[in-house]
Amino acid sequence: MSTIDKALELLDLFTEARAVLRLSEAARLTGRDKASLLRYFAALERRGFVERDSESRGWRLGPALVRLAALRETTWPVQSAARGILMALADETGETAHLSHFAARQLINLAIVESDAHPTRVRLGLSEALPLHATASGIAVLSSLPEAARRATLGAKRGGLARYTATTLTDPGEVLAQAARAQVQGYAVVRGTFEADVTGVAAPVFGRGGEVCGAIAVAAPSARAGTAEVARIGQAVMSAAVRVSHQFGAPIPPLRRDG
Amino acid sequence: MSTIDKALELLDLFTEARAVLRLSEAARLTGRDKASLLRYFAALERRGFVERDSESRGWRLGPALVRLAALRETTWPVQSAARGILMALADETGETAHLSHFAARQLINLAIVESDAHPTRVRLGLSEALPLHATASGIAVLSSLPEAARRATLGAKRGGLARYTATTLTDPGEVLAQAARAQVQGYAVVRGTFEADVTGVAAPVFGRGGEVCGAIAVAAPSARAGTAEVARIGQAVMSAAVRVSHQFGAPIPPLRRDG
DNA sequence: GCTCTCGTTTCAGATAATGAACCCAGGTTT
DNA sequence: AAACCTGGGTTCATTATCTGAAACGAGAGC
Repeated sequence: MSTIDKALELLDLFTEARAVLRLSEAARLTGRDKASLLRYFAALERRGFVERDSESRGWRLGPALVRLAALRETTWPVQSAARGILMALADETGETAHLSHFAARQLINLAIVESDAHPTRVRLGLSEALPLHATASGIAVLSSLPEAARRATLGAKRGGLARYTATTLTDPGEVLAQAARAQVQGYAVVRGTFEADVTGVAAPVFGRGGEVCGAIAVAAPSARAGTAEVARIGQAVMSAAVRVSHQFGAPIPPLRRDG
Repeated sequence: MSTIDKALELLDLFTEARAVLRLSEAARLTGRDKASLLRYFAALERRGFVERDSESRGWRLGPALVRLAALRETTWPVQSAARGILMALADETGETAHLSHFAARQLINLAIVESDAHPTRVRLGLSEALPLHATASGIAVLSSLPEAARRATLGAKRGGLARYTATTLTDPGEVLAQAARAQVQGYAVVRGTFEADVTGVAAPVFGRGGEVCGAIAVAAPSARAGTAEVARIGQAVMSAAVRVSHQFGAPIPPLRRDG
């Protein structure tokens, strides 16, 4: 593994629950020597990717990330471009709509729009990568990957896939079957596999070269997501996915069959 | 220079004018060999920091930056915490208020609030690092650094400091003199040195350990920024800076003298 | 006072990085 | 049609950077 990979992997250790990372803790989490980690942190700090917290002597994410993220949005305005489509989708379904990007075997939320249609709504954040096997967006992306890529993406996990709720599928075979069903149907549906009592419905989004590059999804409290409602949302996310794909410069989208 | 430093320096090459970076161009800009640069880009791409543009075969900033920036704001909510103070400052002065963070010898905008008080206003972005010598925020930061650190921060530039407008100071001695005046006055003032016809007024912001960690500033069209108005804004940014510093956990702020 | 944990430094040996040279492809010029 | 130019990509002998075990100092807890 390259030195650059080792250094950047440190940034993936930060989570909402782990806002500050200390040296010895990073050593335990990564299995690397403290001397090496200190050099990685020093380089990241020189470039503003992390900054030292004087009180805890640990590091937290730094300001260069804020600047570069703003620059990315300025020069590749996915969030603002998709916002109109997401608002329309949120209005139409009365639920939370979001767009995720698939890269580096990760699914990352890019934009989220909540609906005011109900007093309760699903809250989503931009901060955490989404698991492919446990989310509707992930299943939607898997459904549009070639078979070999699906296996490669899931199959590397030792000890089964991560469990998030009691209903999370942890067997790769079951997830692949679910992806196959989504491929036929044109959209993916998951119920409480990532967050309890939340149903997700998602369709894949395609890029300029026709490759799947993300997904557009609606998340609703399961109490509001009966079979008829899910079918209705499914149609809406497929339509929205076509529009987002066109915005990304996708050619004629792959043919879809109604569920 | 470490390999990590070399790789991360590539990310600093991206600007609003240079949204996509191609291999040979990066080689020209950095003086490094294409083989090395290709390895750096590959590592950055694996981790989602850049993504390949299929049409131009260059790279652009990637989605991991969006996720990590969102995570930083979630766990270190500077933007939202400062927004109240910035809104009050924008309302009080009728101009654009912004907060910048000083790290890794760079000044990076963290939060910006514009005022609706006038039909014209100064537009600012989050995307670009600000030059220390040509902005009010930069001069404010310099004014609170020890003398040796001021020289070290400015003096490394060969061939003089960068010129942005006809009135930009490019001689380090002149910039240091300006910083000394700002130290006495408690706030910095620049007129058209970074953007033509824009006057900036800024005060330094301090962190938990008492160290200068940024600045809070107001930017106004110079036509609205006469001497009396600038003095009034100066008092307002000093007050706001004290409040932001307290929010950052700063101890008793350094004593200020009225200008 | 002793023990434990954390962060930091050192440096001989190891490994990943380096970049000159070469190749291929596409476009432009002669 | 041939030559030239530019850009992207690969190779591998050489070298610069990386590695991490060991040691140390500091602070906290018992």
